[in-house]
Amino acid sequence: MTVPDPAATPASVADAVAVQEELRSWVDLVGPGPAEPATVAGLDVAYAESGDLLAAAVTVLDARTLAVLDQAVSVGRPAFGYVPGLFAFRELPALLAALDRLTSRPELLVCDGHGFAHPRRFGLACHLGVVTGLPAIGVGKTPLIGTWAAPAAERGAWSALRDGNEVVGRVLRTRSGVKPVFVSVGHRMSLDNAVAQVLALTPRYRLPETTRTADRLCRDALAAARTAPPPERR
DNA sequence: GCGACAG
DNA sequence: ATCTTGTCGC
Repeated sequence: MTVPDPAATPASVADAVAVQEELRSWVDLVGPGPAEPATVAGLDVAYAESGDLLAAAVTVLDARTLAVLDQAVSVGRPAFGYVPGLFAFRELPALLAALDRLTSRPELLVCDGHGFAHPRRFGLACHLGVVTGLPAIGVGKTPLIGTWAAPAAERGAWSALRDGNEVVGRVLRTRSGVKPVFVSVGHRMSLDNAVAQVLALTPRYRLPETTRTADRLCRDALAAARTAPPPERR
């Protein structure tokens, strides 16, 4: 009764911060998580330029062949303003709705954004992990917090992402000579395993195949939604 | 006080 | 995130 609904949308920035402070204790940062998951899900969201419409997508891939086995989308409106550090509240409702529409249960969630590498150690990947109870990792394209040394140029090279003296994630080179990505633990995963899974999902491109397939799906869903708007409700 | 700031 | 043209390179 005293635990807030982890999927509810806060009424203010202060409330949102309080929710994160409370939910962070539910995060499992040890894992180690599945070494060879059968299925891995990618989650992403696309926004209309107007900023009042979004489409969330989840794709479930065969972890071995990287073929898409299942997918689902959800169109809606951003649930919260864009505030760095409170990003999860914006996309969470739509992403959860899409997850509910899957016909399968993925063994790992790969989120487009950070997990533990967050000001309060509770980024989107942690939030999704705690709410779903599934192992989750965060893969960000740009940093939110932390300092790091440039990893070597070869694919697989990495360096620690630190916030002060604390290691909050890794800066990982997924393609030789290409800008690295920022990997951090979301839930029920070790950092080592998170990096291993990301490398397994990036045989050719900088971003995980999971993110790429989800990105295409939500973009297509958004385009379709703009062409045929959902019925008015009131 | 001044920047920085996932998507 | 999204808006945008050409351009360098495998």
